Amino acid sequence: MIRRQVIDPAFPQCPIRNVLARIGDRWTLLTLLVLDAAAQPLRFKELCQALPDVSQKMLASTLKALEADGLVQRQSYAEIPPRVEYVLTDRSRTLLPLLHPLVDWSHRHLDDILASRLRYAEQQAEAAE
Amino acid sequence: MIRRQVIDPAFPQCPIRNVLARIGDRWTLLTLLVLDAAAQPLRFKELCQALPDVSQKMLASTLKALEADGLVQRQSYAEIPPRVEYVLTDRSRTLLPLLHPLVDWSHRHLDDILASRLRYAEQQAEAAE
DNA sequence: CGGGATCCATTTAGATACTG
DNA sequence: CAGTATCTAAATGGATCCCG
Repeated sequence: MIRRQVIDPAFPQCPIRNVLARIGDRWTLLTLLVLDAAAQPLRFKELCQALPDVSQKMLASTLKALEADGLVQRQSYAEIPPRVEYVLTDRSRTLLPLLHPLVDWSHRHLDDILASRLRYAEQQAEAAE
Repeated sequence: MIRRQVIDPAFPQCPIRNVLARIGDRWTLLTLLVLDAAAQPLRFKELCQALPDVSQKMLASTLKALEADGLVQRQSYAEIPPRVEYVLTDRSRTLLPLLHPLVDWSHRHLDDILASRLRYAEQQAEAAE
């Protein structure tokens, strides 16, 4: 028995598709965690440095998506040189406590999962002979 | 201050990249939830039907990735016609309780998030004039 | 400094047809 | 039934240059 309203992809406003798909993308979750760990507003450049291999383009589009969803707030100051800071919102602060257990789970199970992947790859290689 | 070991993408075995990136893809989480909701082994075809718009190709590769990570177990029976069933594992059963709050959160905040997106899009349209 | 615009390489997804 | 193979379309990611 499936809880269709919650997980049915045919349900026009399937929450999983609309919400989790976004935090599941490559940089969104990482960005939220960096802001959370910093516990203070961060500038574009600081975020860029905290995520060593994000490109400016991807960080910019990630931040725009987060801002559109009301998960970060963008504060721009009319200064020279310009300064823009990003902060978590009340909405994202209700989300982060749910994300931490997931991060911890990943951390705890990483070694086992990597071992499983290796074993699986070996089995596939054997079967191919 | 950033908990580097946990979230640093430069950390060679960054758990977020290795684990969460995978469950964050388009079908993985949905597949796990369907198996969880079913509470019984499901055949390939049943999964295909539970996820109305997944293609065979995507379901097959999703299941292979889940199997490689030890998050589902594949049981194939030597029958004619062939029968293959997929079940959750002990490992994924420790993960699912962490996923449910996330699904609930998405469900509760979906309307607000969609409204935020709309407002954001309108503001962008205005600014473009 | 904080991006936007553009171009290009790579990856990913889907449709269709086919097989053990 | 449970997939694989192949081809194509589309989305994603990165590099570079430019601007307020």
